[in-house]
Amino acid sequence: MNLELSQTEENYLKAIFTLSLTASKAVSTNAIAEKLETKASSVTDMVKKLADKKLVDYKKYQGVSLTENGKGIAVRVIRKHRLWEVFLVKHLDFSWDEVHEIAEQLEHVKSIKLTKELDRFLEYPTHDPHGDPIPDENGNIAHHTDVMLSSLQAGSNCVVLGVKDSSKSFLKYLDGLGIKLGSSIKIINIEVFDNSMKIELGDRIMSISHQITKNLFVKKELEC
Amino acid sequence: MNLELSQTEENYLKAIFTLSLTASKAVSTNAIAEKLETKASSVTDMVKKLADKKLVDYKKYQGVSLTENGKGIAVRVIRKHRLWEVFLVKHLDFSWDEVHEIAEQLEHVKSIKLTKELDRFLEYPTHDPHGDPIPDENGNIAHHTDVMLSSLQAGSNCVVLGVKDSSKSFLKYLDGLGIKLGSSIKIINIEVFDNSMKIELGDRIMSISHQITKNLFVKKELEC
DNA sequence: ACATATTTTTAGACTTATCTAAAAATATGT
DNA sequence: ACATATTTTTAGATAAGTCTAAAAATATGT
Repeated sequence: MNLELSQTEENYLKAIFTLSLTASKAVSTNAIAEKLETKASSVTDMVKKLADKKLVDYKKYQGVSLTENGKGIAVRVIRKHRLWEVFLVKHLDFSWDEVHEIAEQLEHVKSIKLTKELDRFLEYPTHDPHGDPIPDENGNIAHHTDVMLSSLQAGSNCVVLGVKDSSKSFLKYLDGLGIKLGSSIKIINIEVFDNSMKIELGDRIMSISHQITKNLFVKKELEC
Repeated sequence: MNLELSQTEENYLKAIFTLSLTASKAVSTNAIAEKLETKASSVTDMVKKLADKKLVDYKKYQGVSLTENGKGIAVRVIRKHRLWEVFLVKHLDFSWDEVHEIAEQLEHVKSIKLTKELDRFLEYPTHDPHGDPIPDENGNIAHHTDVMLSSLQAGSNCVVLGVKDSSKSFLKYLDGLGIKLGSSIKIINIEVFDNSMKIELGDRIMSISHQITKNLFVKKELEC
C-alpha cells in the first residue's frame, strides 16, 4: 500500500473535510460525487481505498467521516492552498477571483520545507484573499468568529472579513460594487419585503440583495 | 485526442529535448528509458502517442526527434522549472542543491499568467541557480557562450557561470570548496599526469580534479 | 406496512502508464 | 558475410481512476 497520496486522494480528503463542516454527521457518497463532479460509483471505490489506508471511517450505506489522520492531511492541503492564494494575490498581481484554479494545482506540491518557507516569506498570514483562515503548521484552524452580514440590524457598523461563496461570479460582482476585505459598511436600513439592505460604503450609498448579505462574513463594530 | 498534456508526457518531451542537445541525430529509445528511469517498452508506447499528437517525429527503430511544436512545449516547461528554481533560492532560502525535485513538481502547473507574473516578480532573471539559461517567453534560449574550466590554460582568470552536472552531490561538494556562481578563479598550474588544477579562489590556493574542471562552465577574463 | 423512489454498491469495461517476456530489427566482430 | 549481441518493438498483464448498467439497501408517502 502506497503511503504517498495521489492528488486524487488528497482531493477526496479535502472534499470530505469541507462537507463535514456543514454536515453534522457522516458525509454521503452522493454529496462527495457532486462536489468532485464525478459519479457515486467512483466515490464508493475511492472511499474503500481511503478506508484501507485508515484515512476515513466507512460503513457501507452509512457515509464516511475522516479519521484524525485523514483530517490532518486534508487540513495541511488546505493550508497549502490558502498560502499559495496569498502569494498569488500579494506578490503576483492576481485578483481574488483568479487564484482558486491555480492554487488547486499548487496545493499538491510535496515539500514540508516549501510550505514552511512560503509561510515565512508571506509573513505568517492568518487568512487567505477570501477571508478564509489559514490552518497553522499543526493543523489548527482559527474559528470563524465573524458573523453573516444578513444577521445584523439596521444601524450596525461592520467590517468585511470574508466571503462564504468564493465563486468567480460573486467575487467579480463584489469588485464591481467596490466591496473588498476590510471594507467598512454601515447598515442604513433593511427592506422588510426582500431583506435587501441599504448600506453606506465609504461615501456611497447602495442597495444590496439578501443573496449578497447572506454570503458576506463581517465583524460587527462595537458601539462604545 | 486530449490536447492538454499530462505531466508524464511533458516529462518525456523534456527528456527528449535535453538528450537532443548532446545527441547529434535522433534520440534512442534506450537513452530516454535510462534518463526517465523506465523501460524501453514504456518509451516505445509513449513515443507512439506523442507522434500521434505531432509532438515528435518517429520512425520505428530509428529513434525520435521533437517537432517544432514539441520543442516549444519542452522549452516552456524548462522555462517554468528554472524560474521556480530562482524563486526558491532567491526568496525561500533554498540552496542550489535542494531545488530540483521541487521544481520538477512546480514546472507542471498550468497557467500562462502565472509564469509571466513569476518572471516579472523575479525581475526577468536570465539564468537559474545552476547557471543554466532561462528560455524567454517565446521559447528562445540564450546560447551557452561560456566554456569549460578544463579547456583553459594555466595563468587564465575566469568567473564561474554554471555547472554541467547539477547533481546534489556535486553541488554540495562545490559548497564545501566555497565555489559558487560568480566566484573568480585563477589557474596557477595544471598537473600533466591527471589534469588536476591548482587554483586561486579568493585568498586560498586549492587543487581540484579534472572531474571538477570538466563540469564547471566559466567565462574567461580578457587579459587587457 | 407496503409500494415506490432514492441512494449506494457491485460487476464489468475503458484509459493511461507501466511492466515482463518474447519476437523482430539492427549493429558488431572476426 | 554471417553468427552473435544489442536494441527496439510487440503482446499480454497490472494498477489507478473512471464510467455505465444493474442489483441491493435505505428512505419516503399514503
